[in-house]
Amino acid sequence: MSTKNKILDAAELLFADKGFNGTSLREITSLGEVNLAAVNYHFGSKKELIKAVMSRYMNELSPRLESVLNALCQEDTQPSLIEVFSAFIEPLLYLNTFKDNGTSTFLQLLGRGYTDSQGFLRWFLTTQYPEVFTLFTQAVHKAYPELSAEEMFWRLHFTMGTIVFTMSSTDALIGIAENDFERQVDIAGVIKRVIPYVAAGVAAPILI
Amino acid sequence: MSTKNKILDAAELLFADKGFNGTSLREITSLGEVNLAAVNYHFGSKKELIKAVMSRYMNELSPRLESVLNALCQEDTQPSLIEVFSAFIEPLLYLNTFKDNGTSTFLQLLGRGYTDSQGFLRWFLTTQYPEVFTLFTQAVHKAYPELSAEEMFWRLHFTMGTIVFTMSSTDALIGIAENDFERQVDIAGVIKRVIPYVAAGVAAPILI
DNA sequence: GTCTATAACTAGATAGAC
DNA sequence: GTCTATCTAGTTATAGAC
Repeated sequence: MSTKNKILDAAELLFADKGFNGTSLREITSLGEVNLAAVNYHFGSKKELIKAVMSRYMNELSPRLESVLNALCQEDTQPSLIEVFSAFIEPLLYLNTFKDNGTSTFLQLLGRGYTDSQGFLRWFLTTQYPEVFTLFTQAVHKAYPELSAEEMFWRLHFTMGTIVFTMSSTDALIGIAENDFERQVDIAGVIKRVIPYVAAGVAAPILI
Repeated sequence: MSTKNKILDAAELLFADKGFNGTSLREITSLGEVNLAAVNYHFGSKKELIKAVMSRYMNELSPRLESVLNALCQEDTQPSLIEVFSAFIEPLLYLNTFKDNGTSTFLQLLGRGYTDSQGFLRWFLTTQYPEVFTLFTQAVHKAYPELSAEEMFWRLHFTMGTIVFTMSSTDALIGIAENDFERQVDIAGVIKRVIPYVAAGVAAPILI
């Protein structure tokens, strides 16, 4: 395995667990068993390393997401909100075949990126991968045309919050659930539980 | 104004904006216009300062929350989920009279605490203020008795995520909304929008 | 490409004068 | 209680040998 990949693999685990601010280059190079200077040689800076970690996932995810969302938007029949949100399942779970615990790691990274570093990652994603956001909004509009653009804006952000926050604490939540309810849960189980929740939230009666 | 309060006021603003990890004691004492050494003199450590910032809000909030939730639990009639979540509005908005932008600041701090510092704040709140959590669960159960304990666990965490994440990026969201929809929104407006969303999510059809 | 060594800086915490 | 000065340990980043 190349030094570059060793760094990426170590970085994504630590970033997901402790956040971007909370992880030092020393921890990354130590876990990856490479030299400290290698990060700056291969990536230039910590900020570029963060982008590279996210890009490795987004480059797998975004074409698959665009494909399923495009299909939904082009269908003649009106999709349900459950169908729209369920469209994310297969592309997200694909990350597990691409990498061990890939789905969970990616979603945790997403959560970190939205709260750490004052929105830098939000800017990076919306500017680098805008098609996904556009298609998603279109699909939701098709499923629920009565929802005004303003109300949709708020509800999609609430949804983003639910997903991102849940995933950034998935490990802890799964641990508690297994302890309290003696039930095995995995990331797919969490995703299947959260979809009815967010679909119902987006479909809620409109505030007068 | 006392040095102690100058530090608390400066700290809560910076913590809410940049997170606990992302804020240095030097930034705090500089904004508060007090000496660097004063933090350790008055609070002992940065960790204790974080607790003190949160406690100042929780000590105002928790008795009010306990009171309204208790009232709901003791009523003879079954409350709706909207009523249960709406019970939070008055105590949360009270923080605005207690301090300028208090509601927004507190909710942002809560959001930070759940993602920064690997769950230390979650531990602090659940161990220091357990009654609020217990009463809230009881109230939700009364409003929706068919929901199993396990399903409730997940949905309440999704709800927590929605609230906390939304609030930790409220300022950015309110700015975007005002730009895109030419509509003034304040923290009370966001709270009133999020309640139907989370109430519908918790009330969603149960997964088979 | 990979290493050591170190520069340049920032962090939290504290000793001790006043 | 408040200050200056400083300690120790951490950070990112880089220069230069191999």
